[in-house]
Amino acid sequence: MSVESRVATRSGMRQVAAAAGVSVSTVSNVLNNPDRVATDTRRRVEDAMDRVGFVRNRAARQLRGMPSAVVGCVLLDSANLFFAETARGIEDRLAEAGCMLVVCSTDVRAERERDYLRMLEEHGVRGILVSPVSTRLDELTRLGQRGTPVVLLDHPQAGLDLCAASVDNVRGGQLAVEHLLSLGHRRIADVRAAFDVRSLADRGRGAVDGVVAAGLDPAEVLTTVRVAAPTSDRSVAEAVDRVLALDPRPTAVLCFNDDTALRVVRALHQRGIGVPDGMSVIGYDDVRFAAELAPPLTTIRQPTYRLGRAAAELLLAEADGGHLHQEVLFRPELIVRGSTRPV
Amino acid sequence: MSVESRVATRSGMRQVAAAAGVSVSTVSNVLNNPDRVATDTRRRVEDAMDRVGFVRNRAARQLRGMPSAVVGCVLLDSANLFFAETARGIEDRLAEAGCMLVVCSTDVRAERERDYLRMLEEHGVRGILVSPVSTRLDELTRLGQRGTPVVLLDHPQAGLDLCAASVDNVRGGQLAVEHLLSLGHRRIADVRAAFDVRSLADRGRGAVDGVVAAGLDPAEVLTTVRVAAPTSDRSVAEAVDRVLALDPRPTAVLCFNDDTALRVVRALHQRGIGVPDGMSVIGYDDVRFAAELAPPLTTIRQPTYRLGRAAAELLLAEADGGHLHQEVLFRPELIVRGSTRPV
DNA sequence: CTGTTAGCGCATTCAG
DNA sequence: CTGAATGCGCTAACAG
Repeated sequence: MSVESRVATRSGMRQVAAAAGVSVSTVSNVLNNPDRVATDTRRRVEDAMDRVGFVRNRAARQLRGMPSAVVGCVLLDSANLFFAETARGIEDRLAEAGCMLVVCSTDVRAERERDYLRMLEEHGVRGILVSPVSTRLDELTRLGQRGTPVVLLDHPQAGLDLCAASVDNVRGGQLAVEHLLSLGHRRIADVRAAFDVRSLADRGRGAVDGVVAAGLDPAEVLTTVRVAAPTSDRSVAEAVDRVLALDPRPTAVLCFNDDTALRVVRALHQRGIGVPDGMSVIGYDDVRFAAELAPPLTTIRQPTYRLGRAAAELLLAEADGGHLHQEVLFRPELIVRGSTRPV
Repeated sequence: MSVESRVATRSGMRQVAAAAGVSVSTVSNVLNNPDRVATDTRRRVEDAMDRVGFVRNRAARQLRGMPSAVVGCVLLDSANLFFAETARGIEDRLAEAGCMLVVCSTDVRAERERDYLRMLEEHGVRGILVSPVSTRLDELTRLGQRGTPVVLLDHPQAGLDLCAASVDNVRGGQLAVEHLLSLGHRRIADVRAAFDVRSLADRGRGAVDGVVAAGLDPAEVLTTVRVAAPTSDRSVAEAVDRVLALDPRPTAVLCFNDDTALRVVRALHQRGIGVPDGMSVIGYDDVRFAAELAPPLTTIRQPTYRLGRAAAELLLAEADGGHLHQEVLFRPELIVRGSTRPV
């Protein structure tokens, strides 16, 4: 019974037309050009619509050339708060335009990115927002040239082929380092993910810039430590051991996101090193819980929700056609709390 | 120039057929029945495909009756970590089946839910996972009867009309209260959102059950305090004031999620009340940061990712047809940390 | 203001 | 094993 009950009849314009005693094009008109149809005819058709249980078939209308109401976004990980909040911003802006969002997580795997982009294109989505895995963007520009609007998310604009919305990561890295330097730290470990996505590379560059701007030697103050699996306590702890083995030993560690910062703090504690007394730690993102951690986390704030909205705005504009490719760049903000202190 | 470059030609099977010197149905065969076509013909067609830049049109194939590869999920808020992680589980399971997920946040607004469900249905999605706003489920069962598989998410099965995947919220509420009672607390404030979604109501019921099971009077030990905007510090602080004004004053507060628990702790601190010394606080969800908060949060853990995967599994099975409606129920787990202590 | 006609791109009979 | 014809549900001309 559970089976038969699903064979229900989703009726279309034909059934409505029959039930209302008009032709299909009249039905189409009450749907798309309500003013071109007599008031009482329209009433009759509308009645018929919910009498027969009419539900529009978007596939058919899309096949006919109407724009799709779905937009795709391809992110590194939708469960990561940075992306989750950004996606929420995208979703809200799209909803205002009557569109929906399909969310795709790549886990920084190039082939997953490729597969998702391909599927999205096959679906004929209105456009795609991508936080790209690699720095090779030609695949994306080709996608754009084939007719699917693309906007780069959390990635600076490459040339002028694509729209982009991002937060200034170079500046973010610089802010973090400047803060640490101003506190007197001269040996800093830069704990990063093993993969090299553009936003992270930019932060690293910003950190170097910051050191140089202070008249110091990056090679001496900054040491990059890679963590294989940033969401695994074990992997982070292992990276922390590498930090502690450094000679001379760093007095501060700069983490590429708050989640990792938290694990670093935990590993440090387990090794009897307090934060900030034994080591200063700075995060990135200013996640919702950052202020309540023990210690409250010094970090770099990013306007995630606004970023998402802005990105969606760009996409919608581009899909509407005929606008020049633009770049929106937000500024990150240093939030000083309790996990850093003078050396 | 940026405009013209987008008018590109997405070629279809016709162009491929022409380029390969075969008919469209042969192209269709290499796509859908590769074995029914001679090896070299197939090679020729495949060459032609990427020579002309072929991209399959899913709208057309769906119109022909093929199943859609997109699934919808309608949640209260995708930026909430509980839902974000659940959605990630859904997404991953769907990806294994070659499907994608559109994520819709209702913010507990019935009309947003209605609109999203309608759009999803119009798109002819493979199925829909819903964490419903209201307790009136008839709209959903009708949706299912019209042919779109529906599975309830974070909501127990209502009768036998729909599949459901959830965590036992009654049990969760009970666990929380039992813990508090075992610590000697006899006055407990139950701080909840103003809206009444089923999962929250169930937790409240579980809390009452727990009190009764201990042979106490719910009316005396439990007081519900509603917070208008659970994500707003002001609104939570205001609720905390109401808790503190209660006579006799509660010695523990039970929060409907970790995010609110955190704000409660903050508000309490601002009023000079320490946690757990001046007040015990228990959260719900065991969010990623719960263990590192100050104090580490006692809370109820939910298996979000697995929940998502299981829900997707149910949906896929139902969409494949002919199975009985099932319910999957996970067990929540009490995680005792530092925010609660004996009275 | 309403009806008739002709496809959109693809999968699928049925012939050859 | 391959090709020609048909229609999925809808929109957009055009005729009446």
